[in-house]
Amino acid sequence: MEETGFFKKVYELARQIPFGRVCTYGIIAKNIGSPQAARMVGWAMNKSSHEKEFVPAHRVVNRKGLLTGKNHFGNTNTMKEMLESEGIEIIDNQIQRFEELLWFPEMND
DNA sequence: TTAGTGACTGTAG
DNA sequence: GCTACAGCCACTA
Repeated sequence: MEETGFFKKVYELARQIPFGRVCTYGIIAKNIGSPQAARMVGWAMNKSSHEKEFVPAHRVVNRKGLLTGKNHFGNTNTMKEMLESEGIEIIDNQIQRFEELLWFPEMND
């Protein structure tokens, strides 16, 4: 099964997220061209585990910086562990200094 | 084919 | 600050 244009763009953007940085579903969706389709970004992240290439889905959170997708990593602690291993501090499922760690595709870095 | 659902977000009250 | 509604695209039954 091949990715549609939408999913493909989501994956490409997600893979551009630098180490130790995070992004939101809305930002990704907006860069794709459908800011209101942020739900699909989450869906794409879910499917990303099916992808052969690694997709840093753990670096994608909702606009509040909450790890809303942790349940889809198998273990609810996996997402947090991965982020912490990148130097990101998390308290109560929320990323600390979220605004500082937030990365935008337009930064391209 | 149709209907329901989903890791969300912005706007309005 | 909160709740409620609509919109977006793809997938599954």
